[in-house]
Formats: sequence, C-alpha cells, structure tokens
Amino acid sequence: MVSDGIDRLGFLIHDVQRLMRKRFEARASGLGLSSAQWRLLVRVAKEDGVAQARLAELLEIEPISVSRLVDRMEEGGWIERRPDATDRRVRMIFLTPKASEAYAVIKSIAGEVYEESLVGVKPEARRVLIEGLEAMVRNLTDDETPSIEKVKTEGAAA
Amino acid sequence: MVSDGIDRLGFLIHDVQRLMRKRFEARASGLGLSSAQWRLLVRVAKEDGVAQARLAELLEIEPISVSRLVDRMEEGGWIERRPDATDRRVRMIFLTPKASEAYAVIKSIAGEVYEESLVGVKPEARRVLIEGLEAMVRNLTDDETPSIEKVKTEGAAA
DNA sequence: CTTGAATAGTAAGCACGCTTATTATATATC
DNA sequence: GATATATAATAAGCGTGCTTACTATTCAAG
Repeated sequence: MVSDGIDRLGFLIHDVQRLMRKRFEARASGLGLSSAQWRLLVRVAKEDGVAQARLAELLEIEPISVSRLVDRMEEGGWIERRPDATDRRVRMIFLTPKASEAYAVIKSIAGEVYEESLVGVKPEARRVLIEGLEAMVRNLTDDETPSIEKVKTEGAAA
Repeated sequence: MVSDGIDRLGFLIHDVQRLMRKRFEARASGLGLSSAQWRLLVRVAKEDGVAQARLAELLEIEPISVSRLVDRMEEGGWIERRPDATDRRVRMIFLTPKASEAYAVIKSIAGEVYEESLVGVKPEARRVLIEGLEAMVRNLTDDETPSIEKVKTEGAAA
C-alpha cells in the first residue's frame, strides 16, 4: 500500500502541468506565443540553425509534431526554414528578429510563473522537489517498460 | 538569477506529465482506455450517476471537454448516459459492468507507474515532493487573472 | 548505375484540452 | 402567462500531442 497522497501523483502532476501551461499562455497571449511554441523558441535560441529532427530530439516530441509546430510558428513570423547546403533533406530553423526580441520577455514570464507556483515552498523543499522531478524523468525515460511491455502488446490488437 | 534547476521547472513538470501519461497509456492500451478516460472512470466509480457538469468540476476541465470525452467513452461501452428524472437538462453518467471490471486493473496499473516513477526517491523526499506539488496546485489555482497577479509579485502593500 | 535501407520531413487522421456560440430546460421576476 | 436570466449539454473550430504511411534524399552494396 502506498502512503500519503502518492496514489494521487498522476492527478497532481497532471494538474500542475495544466495550470502552469494555462497561466503561462494567459501571460504570453499578448505576444501570440503558446507554451509549446515558447519551448521550441528557447531551443532554437540556444542552437540557431538547428534541424527539425534535432529539435524533435531536444524537445522529446515526435518529428511530425515539430513539423506542424514549425508550420504555425513560420506563419506567425517567429522562425524561418532554410535549406541545408549539404543535405537537401534538412530544413534549418532560424529565429526571426521578432522572435529574438520576444525571447527575453518570454523568459521573464516563465520565471514569474515558476516563482508564483512555488510561493510558500521553502528553498530546501524546492531543491527536494526539483530533484524528485528529475528522478521521475530519469525513471520514466530509461526502461520503457521492463517486461510487461510484451505482454500488453500482444493483447493490444483486437 | 534563480538557484538550482528552478528555471527548468516548467520543462520538468511537462516532461514528467508526458512520460507518465505515455507509460500509462502503453499499459492500459490493452484495455482501450486513455489516461483521460481513466480519470473520468475513477470519478464516476466514486460517484455513480454523477452529472456531466459535476464531472467537469471534479476533473477541473471544461464541460465541453467532458461532453466529448463521454461521447468516446459511451461509444467504447465504458459509460452510459441516462436522463435525470427531475431535470431534463441533465445526463446522469453510469459505469457499465465492463468499466467496473476494468476499474481494479486500471488502479493497479496506475500504482505501478507511480511506484516505477519514484524508484530511488526516499519516503521523506516523496512526502516533500507531494506536498510541493500540492502547494503548486494551490498557488496556481487561487488567483487566475494576471492583473490581480501583480499584487503578489509587485508587493501586497497596494 | 541500380537496388535497398536509413533518415528528414510531411500528410492524414485521431485524442484531449481550449474558446466561443447555440439549444434546451429551469428558474426568477414581472 | 410572458420575459429575462441561469444552467446543462453540445457544436464548431483550433492547438498540440500521437500513430501510421508517404515522399524525397542520402548512403551503403552490388
């Protein structure tokens, strides 16, 4: 049996994510950026000219999701696709000046939301919280699904 | 300048949520249930015959989201909509026998995923983690609007 | 050069959240 | 009874994730 509120872990994570995203989008809506777009923008800011496939890795989402996200961001004038000189399959992604300007604003909004979400949580508890979340990411990333995976895949198709 | 990895809080929460959901759905796909459907199912299990509007409150999502979720779950044979005798606007939601049977399985899958995600996190740290997440939900739920938000960030002495 | 596998990107279509607007019913007020 | 407001549910349409399937290109073998 689990102790405390661990049986609500999924609900908690889900709620926190949804609420943070909601609040972020409310603040950033003036700029016309969603949180998914902001995440991509930050990555491109740190690695200008990155390929979409690389972005998919960095963001840990599927290439097709990057593709459609980039579509909308290109329409919004946030990024540019340029061909790669050496590999014609590749589209290099660059920030527009508009996006570079927005970057600082976006970062400060994120900082605000993070800080607001942690009001009343002491520094020591924050550290434990962050470390716990990092551990969860590691645990959930490593071994996809030990042995149960196979079992479930068989019965998946009906 | 924030300390530690707090500037990555959003990324962390986002990643944990996505990975937990992914793993859960991998396990539960044999049953044909998504995590959103499971959440609704759990609520209905605890309050059979609940109205959709009440479900929206409990799940903290919009009524329209419940409506479409219930659509798919009704098609899947998980729940039933029945009219309310006293208020013809209301659709009462009931679990089918199929859903009742799946409930125990679903709960144990959730327990597995939670436990796997917390491997290596000590009981004390788990407690702090849960409490931190609960605090975040409270902080992010309280005051919705950015304009009111200023009071908190710029000083409550207004 | 041709064939075949791997990789980059996209298209189509689904789930689940949202906002905005509409319909049906209930309730309050005149 | 008639009218106005509130509530329950839905419809339409969008953003972001997914899976599956496709095209274009690269690279490895023959």
